[in-house]
Amino acid sequence: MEFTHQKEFTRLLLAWHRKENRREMPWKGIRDPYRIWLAEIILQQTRVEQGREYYERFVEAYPTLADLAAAREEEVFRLWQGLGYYNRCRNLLHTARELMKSHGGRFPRNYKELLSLKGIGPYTAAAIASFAFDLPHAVVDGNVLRVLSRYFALNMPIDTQAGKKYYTRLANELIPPEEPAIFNQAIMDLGATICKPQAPLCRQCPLASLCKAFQLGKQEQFPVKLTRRTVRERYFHYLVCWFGDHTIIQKREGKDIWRGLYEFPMIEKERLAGTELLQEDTAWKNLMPDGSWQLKGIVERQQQLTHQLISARFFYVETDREPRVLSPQILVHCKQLHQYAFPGIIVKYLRSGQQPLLL
DNA sequence: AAGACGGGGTG
DNA sequence: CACCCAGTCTT
Repeated sequence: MEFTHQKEFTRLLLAWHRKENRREMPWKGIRDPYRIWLAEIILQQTRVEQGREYYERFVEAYPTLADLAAAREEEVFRLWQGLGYYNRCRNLLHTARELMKSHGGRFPRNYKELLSLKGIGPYTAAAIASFAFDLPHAVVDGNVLRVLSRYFALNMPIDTQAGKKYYTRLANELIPPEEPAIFNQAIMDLGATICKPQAPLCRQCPLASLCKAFQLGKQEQFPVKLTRRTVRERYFHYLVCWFGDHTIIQKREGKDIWRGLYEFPMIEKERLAGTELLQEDTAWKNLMPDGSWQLKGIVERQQQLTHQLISARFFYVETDREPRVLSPQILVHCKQLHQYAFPGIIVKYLRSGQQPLLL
C-alpha cells in the first residue's frame, strides 16, 4: 500500500500525542494484561466516560484475574448491570476461569492465542498485545477507521470484510514497531477528541494540513459505509406479581436480547395488549390460575435499543394466597431484588415509584 | 456477508 | 431523530 504523506502521518500523530494529548484514563499506560483486558472488554462499543466507573468498580471488586475467576456469576452480572451487551460479561467470566484453569492464570503473550479466547476479537487481541506486551499489532476500532479513512480520503467502506482487512493492513504499515503502544493510544485519542464522528475539530488537528478529506472539505463524508439498518418494534407485557413483599422473577435465556438478566414473567405480543387478551396466554394462566389476584395498575414505558424499540406494559397485581412458582421462576423478597441484574427498562420502572416497592 | 446484541451521548 | 461508541459472535 502506498499513499501520499504516509510517513508524515505517524510522525505528526506521535508529535501531537507527546505535546498536546491531555486525555486521561485510569487504564492508560498500565502494563497489567488483566486490567488492560478488563478495560478493553468494558470499552467495546462503549464510550470511555460510560465505561470508566464500571472499570473502577470491577478493579475494586476483583483486583486480580484470580479474584474475578472465583466470583459468582450473579455478582458479576450485577456489577455489569446497565452497561449493555451482556454477552461481554458472560465471556469475561468464562475467559477468566479458562485462563486460571488452562493457562496457569496468565494471559498468552501473542496475538493469535489472545484471539482464540472468548470475547477477544481482532481489536482486543491487538490492544492487549501492544499495551501489555509491546507487540507490533495495530488496533482497528471506530476511531482508527475514521482517522485513516479521512486522512487518506479512502472510499473503501469500513463495514465490510474487505474494508476491515484493508484498514487493518494500512494501520499495521503505519505503526512504528519500536513503540506500538504509543501509536495505538495516540490514534484512538486523536479520533476520540479531535477527529470526532460529527463536527470534527479540524482547526485544532495537527494533521489537518496533510489530511486529504480536509483538503477536499469532505471530512463528514468519511468514513464510507455500506449497510443501513432497520429497527424492529416489540411489545413486552410484564406481570409484576406481589405476594406481600415477595415477587416473582426469572432469568432470560435463549438467544434474545438481555440474556442472563432477570425480568418479571413476560408475555410478548405482536402489539400492545390489554388484560382481556393476556388472560388467554398460558403464562398468565400458569401464574394466576384463579381469581385471587387483583390488578392494581398498569404502567407503560419504552426503551430504544440500537436495533429494537421495546414498548412495555407493567401489570401490577397482588394476591393474598401464596403463588405457585414453577422453575425457572423464583420468588424473591423485595429487598433481594438489588442482587439481580435487570434490563434498564425494568430498573427504571422499579425506581419510578409507580409501584410501592423499590430497589 | 449479514444480523444480533444495550445503553447513553451528541448535533 | 440519526448516528456512533477502545467490537464480537452467530447464522
